[in-house]
Amino acid sequence: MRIATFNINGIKARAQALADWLDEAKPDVAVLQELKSVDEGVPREIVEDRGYNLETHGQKGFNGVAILSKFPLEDVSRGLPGDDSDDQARWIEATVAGDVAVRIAGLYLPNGNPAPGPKYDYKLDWMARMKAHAAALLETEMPVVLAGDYNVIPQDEDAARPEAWVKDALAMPDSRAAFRRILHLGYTEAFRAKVRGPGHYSFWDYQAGAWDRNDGIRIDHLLLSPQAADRLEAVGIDRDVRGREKPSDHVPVWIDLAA
DNA sequence: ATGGCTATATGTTATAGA
Repeated sequence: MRIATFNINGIKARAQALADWLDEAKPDVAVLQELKSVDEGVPREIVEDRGYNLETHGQKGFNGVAILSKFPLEDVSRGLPGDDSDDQARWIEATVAGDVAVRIAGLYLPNGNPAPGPKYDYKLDWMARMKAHAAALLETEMPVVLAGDYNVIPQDEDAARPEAWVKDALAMPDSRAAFRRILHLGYTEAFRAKVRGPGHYSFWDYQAGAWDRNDGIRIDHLLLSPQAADRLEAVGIDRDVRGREKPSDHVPVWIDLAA
């Protein structure tokens, strides 16, 4: 089963790019972030015409997440538990009923800039809530995949110019520590289970020729419960997507799990 | 970098992103 995560930065603006990527990458399951659309504005036919089931959790203007699957989607839930006052659309979760049932969450973790400040506080609070929920998911003993835009550069090797991110919420020590706390529950970061070394990125800024200079960062991740990690066969980053017409600033990251 | 670009809604400017 191939599972991908893709921050598409506007599903309406990216309808053609999404269609082209689905046609060639053919993921079984994908989670999308930054729909920047309410549910009613999502061009569902792009996805459904290709044989996918689709569940969305949209929001006006920004945020918005979705999960699409060639297998049935069951027990769908929207929103990260733990704070009823949080109405930002950053979490969607469903059970993918394939050969093996997998619980998959699609997440869009807050950016947190400027740091310090209220947005950074929101990021760290959100990550603490995510940790609590991630722990609860482990107790199900299902294969669990937490996939999305984490807005965390885990290590300096995950940035082309780590010195540029020292005071940024994506790489601040507290952000990295909160990310590690989730890993320490028993999750495996899929990409680093398979690939070592620098030079692997999932985001390049639109500004300042970042793509042309390969000035990227790796912030889109898939975290696997032990039951999922034991099935991990392959990982990849669809880097070439960034060089196409009217691209998102992120590219898809994917894993293959054994059936 | 004092944000160089992009998408959206609040729309001929502001907000958010990272």
